[in-house]
Amino acid sequence: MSALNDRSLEYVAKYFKALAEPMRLKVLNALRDGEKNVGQLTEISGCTQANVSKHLSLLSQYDMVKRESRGNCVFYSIADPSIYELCELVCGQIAKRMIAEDDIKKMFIQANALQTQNLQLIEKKLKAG
Amino acid sequence: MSALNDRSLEYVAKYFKALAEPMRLKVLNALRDGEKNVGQLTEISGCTQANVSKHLSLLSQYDMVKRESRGNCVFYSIADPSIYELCELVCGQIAKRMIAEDDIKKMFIQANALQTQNLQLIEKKLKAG
DNA sequence: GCAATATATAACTATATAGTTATATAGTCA
DNA sequence: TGACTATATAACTATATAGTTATATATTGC
Repeated sequence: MSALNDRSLEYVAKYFKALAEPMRLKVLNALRDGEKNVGQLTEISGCTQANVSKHLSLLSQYDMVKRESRGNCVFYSIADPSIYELCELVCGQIAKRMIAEDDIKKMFIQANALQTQNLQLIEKKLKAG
Repeated sequence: MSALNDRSLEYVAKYFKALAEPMRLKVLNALRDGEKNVGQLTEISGCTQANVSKHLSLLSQYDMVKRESRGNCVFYSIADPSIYELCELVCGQIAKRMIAEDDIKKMFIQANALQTQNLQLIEKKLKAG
């Protein structure tokens, strides 16, 4: 494997790494429905403004978001439609599906617990009867 | 944004993180043309056997590779055709060319398709877990 | 210019993990 | 059984970075 190839792999890996942080996904997710300024993203993300700025700086570095300062604020938006597609999918579909599956899972756990209790009741009755 | 949603983002981020290391991409790349045992992957990757094992363990944990021990050796292969697609793209097309923004864009489009298929895996895991 | 607001950055801490060496575990064959 | 080979794991170091607080740097309006 050539050095150039290794360099390529490093490049690609870094790109993936940009998407490998929950907070950055959260920011990208928040930008799905249009541009937002840093203050808004800070509020949405629930962490400090400094942290959001750092993440935005990184995303900007990889041309994943577009930076535009208007007046006193800086607005960020999804820069690349394919990033947007990815964001749509990862932060939208998967999140929704995960939630759905999670709910089903919880349902089964509840049903399980219920059955356990029923078994205990039956046991009790058998012992009593 | 709800706690449940945060959990989803964390899950997705972890998935990306698995693909965010050059050495793991190298291993996946090496598996493009069929299964290989740990010794072979060690030689190809150029790092220690212990390190390769650790990376394989992680990839296996995310169902990206399949583990099969035959005799004295353990053979790994791409577990998920969508991972294979990604591997094809990321480690094949992109690595062959000089990196251009276009390639990265294509990568994300493919990653998009990959994630759709991965939903099935996530579903499986949640049901199993 | 000065105060107020919004964003970026510097410096630091804490944590995660890639990589290492040494060792344990498991399978093969004599 | 014991020697040999292949893989996994434990323990450790070094490094990268997420997050913090404090501060710097715009930009607006007075």
